[in-house]
Parts: sequence; structure tokens; C-alpha cells
Amino acid sequence: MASTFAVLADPSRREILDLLRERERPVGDLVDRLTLTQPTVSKHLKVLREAGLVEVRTDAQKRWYRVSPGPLAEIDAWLAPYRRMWEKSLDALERRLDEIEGD
Amino acid sequence: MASTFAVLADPSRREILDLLRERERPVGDLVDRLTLTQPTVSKHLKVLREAGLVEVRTDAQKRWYRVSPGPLAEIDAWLAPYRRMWEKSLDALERRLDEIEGD
DNA sequence: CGCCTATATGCCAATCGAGCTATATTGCTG
DNA sequence: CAGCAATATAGCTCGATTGGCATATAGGCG
Repeated sequence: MASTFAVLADPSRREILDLLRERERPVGDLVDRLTLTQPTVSKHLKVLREAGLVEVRTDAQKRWYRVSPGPLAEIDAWLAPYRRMWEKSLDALERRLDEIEGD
Repeated sequence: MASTFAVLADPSRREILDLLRERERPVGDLVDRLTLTQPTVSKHLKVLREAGLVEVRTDAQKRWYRVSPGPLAEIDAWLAPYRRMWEKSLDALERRLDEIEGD
């Protein structure tokens, strides 16, 4: 998991993931939707691939990329022990709102 | 949320958060537990503070740091739409295991 | 006030990462 | 095979970031 956070730290890569979450896409499709050159997009895809966050399928010259969510599940697991902390805060917020509503 | 991932990308900072998750701690306590110098730890704490991931309480010369989980909840929200993707995979895995068990 | 403790800040060196342009590679098609 | 389309790689630059050492600041204490 070590480097998954580092991979997700880049906004362009998160944007790519968000696009691939909708559907599988070839590289050119991503280039059209981002304000980055094709080589830059390919480089980000390589990083995402090596981190296990996307997978490729070859179809003639096209490479169809799709999300591979495994590492995201590990991030989720890292978050788990913190989750109760903000749930507690949210509960407190809810109670406050209930109080106000009660007035 | 933009930069929260970048802040979490550094392993030292994640380690600091993990230590603070157990309990509130003064800076010197963190320095003792990490292989970093005091100025470096203070610098990481500054980054965490500015990202809203920790809060400080002053007590004479000591500064007690604790986790402030708000930004983590935002990470969790970003993950949400992906969650069904790996839950689906886990479900498939479970079904496979059930099949094997059924043999 | 002088000194000690605890923490923060300034400055520097080294490294890393993102983006670009130019070029290589791979596969189809006439 | 020539040529086009789609993608990948190489090489470069610039800016950001990490970590350390030295030093400043702030708060007790004798």
C-alpha cells in the first residue's frame, strides 16, 4: 500500500481514475478529456498500472484501460481505525442538530 | 480535499498520524518514537496542521498534538463510488470459496 | 535575570516528479 | 512494403519536497 497514497496524490491521476470509473476507455479518449499531452497521459497510466490501480486490454492499436480497485481497498483498510473518530464527531453534530430542531 | 492525499503520501506523516491515533502526544514523544530529528518532526506537524489533520493544545512549553479526522472523512467520501467495485470482487471471491466449500 | 526545556523556523543539499518535445514502437490497411 | 493511427519511451527542465544542522522563540525555575 505504501505508495498508493503517493500515486493518488497527483490530481491528474485521480481525474484519470474518475474517468475510468465510468467506463473502460482507450488512451486517446483520456487525452481528449484532459488538458495534458498524450505522452504525459501515457506516463500517468504507467504509474497507475505499476501501482495496480488500472489494467489494460489490447485491441489492435488501442489499449483499453479500466480501474483495478484492489489498492483502493487497502486505502480503505488504512482508514478503518480512524473511521470511528469522525463518526463520533458526526454523531455529536447530529445530536446538536436534533437539539436545535427540538427547540 | 485536494492536497490531503499529498499530505498522506509521506510515510513519516502517516506514522505520526498512527501514533496520534492511539493518544494525544507532545512533540518530544513523537521524536522519541521516530527516527527523525526534532526539527523534521516539527515540520511534518506543521504540514499536518495546515492540512487540518491534527490539532494542537498548548500546555506550558509542551504542545500536545491530536488527530483531527475531518479530511480523512473526505478521503473516505472520494473512495465511496469505488467501493462497490471491490465489494463486487470480494463477493465473487466469496462465491468461489462457497463453491469450493460445497464440493 | 540567567539558564534549561520544548518546540519552531531558516537555510542548504539532494532528490523526485510532472510536464513538455521529439522519437520509437506496434498494428492495421491499401 | 509504405503510410497512417495509436501508444509508449527517452531526454530534458523546472519547481517542489525531504531531511539535516544551526539558530530563534517561548515558557518555567532558581
